[in-house]
Amino acid sequence: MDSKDKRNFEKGEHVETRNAIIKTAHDLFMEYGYRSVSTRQIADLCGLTQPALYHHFTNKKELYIEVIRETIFKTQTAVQRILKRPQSLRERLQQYAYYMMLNHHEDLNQMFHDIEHQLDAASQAQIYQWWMNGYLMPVVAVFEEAAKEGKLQNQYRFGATPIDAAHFLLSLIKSSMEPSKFLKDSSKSRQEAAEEKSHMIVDVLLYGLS
Amino acid sequence: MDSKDKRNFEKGEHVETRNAIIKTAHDLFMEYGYRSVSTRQIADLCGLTQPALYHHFTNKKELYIEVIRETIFKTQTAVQRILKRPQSLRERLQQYAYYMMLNHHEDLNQMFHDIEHQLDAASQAQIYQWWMNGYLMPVVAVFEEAAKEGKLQNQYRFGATPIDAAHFLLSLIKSSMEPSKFLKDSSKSRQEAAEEKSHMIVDVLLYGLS
DNA sequence: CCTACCGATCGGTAGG
DNA sequence: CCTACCGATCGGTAGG
Repeated sequence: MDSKDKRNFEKGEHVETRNAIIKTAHDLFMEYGYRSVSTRQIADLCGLTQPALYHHFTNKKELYIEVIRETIFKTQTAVQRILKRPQSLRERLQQYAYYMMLNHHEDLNQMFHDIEHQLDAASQAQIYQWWMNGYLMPVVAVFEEAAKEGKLQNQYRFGATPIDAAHFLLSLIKSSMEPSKFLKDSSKSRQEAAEEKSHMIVDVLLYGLS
Repeated sequence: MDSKDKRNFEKGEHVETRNAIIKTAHDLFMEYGYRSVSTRQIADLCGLTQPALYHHFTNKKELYIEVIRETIFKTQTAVQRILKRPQSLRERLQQYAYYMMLNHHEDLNQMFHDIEHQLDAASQAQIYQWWMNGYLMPVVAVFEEAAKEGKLQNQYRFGATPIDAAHFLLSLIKSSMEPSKFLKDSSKSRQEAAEEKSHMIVDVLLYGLS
């Protein structure tokens, strides 16, 4: 190969290394939290020395922010596709909940806590902007559409806006993703459990318990 | 004072110091998380040197477990009193949600994450036992009672048990306690906001959005 | 309850 | 991308 091909090849390796770092950092940060994960842990799992990380990212916080950015944008793409399907409100919300349960783990609570306590105000504002566009607004739009079609007539009786509704749904999804320490139900696969839970959550939210 | 009085006095001071440590540690642990809080921070805020903490607690983890134990037991007492009042299901749940919103902050998610990742399995099991008795079962009992009286007829249609219902309620309460980064509503006091949110949550849970 | 101090680990830098 | 290393901070101990 000539020098041009060699450069491209090396650049490709550089990008692959960067992606490996982001994936490893994602898994560790989301499970253990920002402070509990050391740059040496990340580097070791990628087969690198710790100072090598600083060739790809200026510091630990920049790496963390990049992890969050990629996570939010990937989710946004998938979620918008699901919520635009020509199906009923109930079916779309169920599929949305199912997707979130399978593809996110218990990471959202941890992520928000870290953002609030480990990042500066400017980074927080930027991430909340990404979060609103990627996670919240697609769901809000679905509830607004349903409200216009008169399918959420109780909205004003309870004082619950479409934004509240989206928060409720995300809250129920988050709690369903927590490792259920109380009822270990190992008889079902992850997919089966997520499908069952997604149906239950949406039905409770739409129709109530009583 | 004779020597006996002096001993009692000194023992009283010892207890007061211990309580001050627990209160300070509670506030710091719940806000920033177990790993992010150093024993020196706790000691400084109590007017002590860091090694002095080890006169009251064998190590950082023992202190953390004691913080959790006292928190759960105090909540258990208050919650049981509220849920035994001779009022409707809706009213009792509203008052329960209101109490939790005012007296707990955003600490529960942080607490559970720390328990899972920073403590050994034996400590986890002990704390989950406390949690079930103190937090979950009183709410489960209320839903079971309502189910027997036929007030939750949709229970089997959705597959939602009283335990699920209690988890849903706690989940909605937890998310309502999160600092709402999205809708800063500083026009209302904490009490007013908690009252409004507790009503909204219980109504959505009982009657649904549509 | 203090002073003095320990080994371990952290995020990050220098220099190649 | 490596070796070598820095100052800061951590939880915990010794000894009084």
